[in-house]
Amino acid sequence: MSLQPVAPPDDESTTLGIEIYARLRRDLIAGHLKPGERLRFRQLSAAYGVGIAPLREALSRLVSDQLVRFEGHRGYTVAPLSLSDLHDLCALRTELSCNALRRSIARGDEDWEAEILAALHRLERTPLPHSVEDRKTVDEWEQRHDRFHYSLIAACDSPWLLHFCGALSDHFQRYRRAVIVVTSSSEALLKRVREQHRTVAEAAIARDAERATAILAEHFQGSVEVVIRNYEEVSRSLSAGNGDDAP
Amino acid sequence: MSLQPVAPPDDESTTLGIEIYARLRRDLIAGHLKPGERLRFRQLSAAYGVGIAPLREALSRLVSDQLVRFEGHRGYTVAPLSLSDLHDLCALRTELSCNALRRSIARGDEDWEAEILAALHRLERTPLPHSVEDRKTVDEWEQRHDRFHYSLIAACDSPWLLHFCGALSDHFQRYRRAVIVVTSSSEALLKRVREQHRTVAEAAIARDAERATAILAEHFQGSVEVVIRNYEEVSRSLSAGNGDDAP
DNA sequence: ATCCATATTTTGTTCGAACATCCTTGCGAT
DNA sequence: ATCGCAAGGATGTTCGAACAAAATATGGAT
Repeated sequence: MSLQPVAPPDDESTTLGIEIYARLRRDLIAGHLKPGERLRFRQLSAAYGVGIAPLREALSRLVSDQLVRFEGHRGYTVAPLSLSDLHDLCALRTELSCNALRRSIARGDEDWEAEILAALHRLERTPLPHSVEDRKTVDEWEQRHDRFHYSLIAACDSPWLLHFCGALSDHFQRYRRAVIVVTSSSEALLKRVREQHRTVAEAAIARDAERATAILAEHFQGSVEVVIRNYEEVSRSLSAGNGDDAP
Repeated sequence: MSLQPVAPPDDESTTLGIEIYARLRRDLIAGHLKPGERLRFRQLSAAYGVGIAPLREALSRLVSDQLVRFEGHRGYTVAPLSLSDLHDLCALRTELSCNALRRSIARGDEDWEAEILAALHRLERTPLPHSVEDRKTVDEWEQRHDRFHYSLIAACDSPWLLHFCGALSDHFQRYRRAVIVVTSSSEALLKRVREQHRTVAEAAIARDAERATAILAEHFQGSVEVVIRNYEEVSRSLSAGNGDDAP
């Protein structure tokens, strides 16, 4: 087996449009761009150092990703957050992820098992950020967390299901990161979450579908409750009527 | 209070980008643009009578819709069809649609019932096209068929689920229309399909979730089988290796 | 002071041209 | 004859400017 060709420094065959799409997507999910915020071309152009053409391309894709909204002649805005969307999102995510996990358990091979253990290990070795200010640590943790959850369902053998789970996961992350200011809110909670990660991995590899899906559902339910609790608090505190939750 | 401003003839606040997106989407789903086909800008620009800027915008969105593929510096192509994708698509569509139908039955009100009956009536009154050449009739039938199936699940109260069902439905339509040359292949089949439409509507309105989902699943299963049978035939006949089914 | 109409500015939209990359063609060497 | 390389053409990408629509500011009348 050969090593990587020394260095893939800048991806060949990439375009500005692709790059800016990825960067905007990251910033959207990370909450760096605030929900409801207008995305003005000149402003973005200056901030990201690209022209308008690639920007339009990226924003168009993000519309179909449901991460930004578009109104003709009135420009693009960051997709708002709303409690009803959060509920919908989470319910479906639980259902689809459990479905995918079930399939994964039925079809996964040794590589799948190995990947789960690897992802879990990496996640557990990542320090939890103490505040949202510590952007680098948050990014790292979120990435590994995502990767762990992805590894669980990766063997479900359904690209469409994976795609939908990914979309829902991305959107949920938006809520989580918009809302959670301190992760160390409760030492007990953190311990429980870590325990759930470990147990769901264990059950999955033991091919115990019932147990694995039950724990996963419980894990999601727990996250949702925390997010919803914080969401209500946060939206109360900045009740400046930011066009949230509206019809 | 004033009346509507006489007439909303052409949608206000529309842009070329939006329009061309809708047109391309239609043509993609209808199979007017063939799977694997390269989408050259100059060609499209001439065919649709718009500049490159709106085209790029539309194509970008269609990438996120999974209807076209994009490779940096190598342009856009119509997303290919493949047997494995078809299987994946159909399995998930059945699952999600039945799920949505179940929720709809639990939450639907009288308007939901009325809409189902209206959509069913319109569908039954639409003549079946005798060949794919009769584009207008095919379009009309497909639209009403879609609308009927949408009406069944419309009350599921989950925008995300509806969105996913819609995406899967659109993609399945692509296969159906690419593959079915004559609908009048079997008089018995047609009769059965019509019967299924009628029965699923009836069961839904009677709030018999078990029966409704069973029939809907059966209905999908039947369509899938027809499409797959034709798919194999069609791809055998034009086995010029059109980059199908690849990894 | 408020309201409405108009002027101005800001912002989004579209086009055409310049630029970069990829693909094909044609030539020459092995 | 085949392979590799170079030149040319085709195609995708990006930018800047012209255009159009919307939002904002201005000024006058009630």
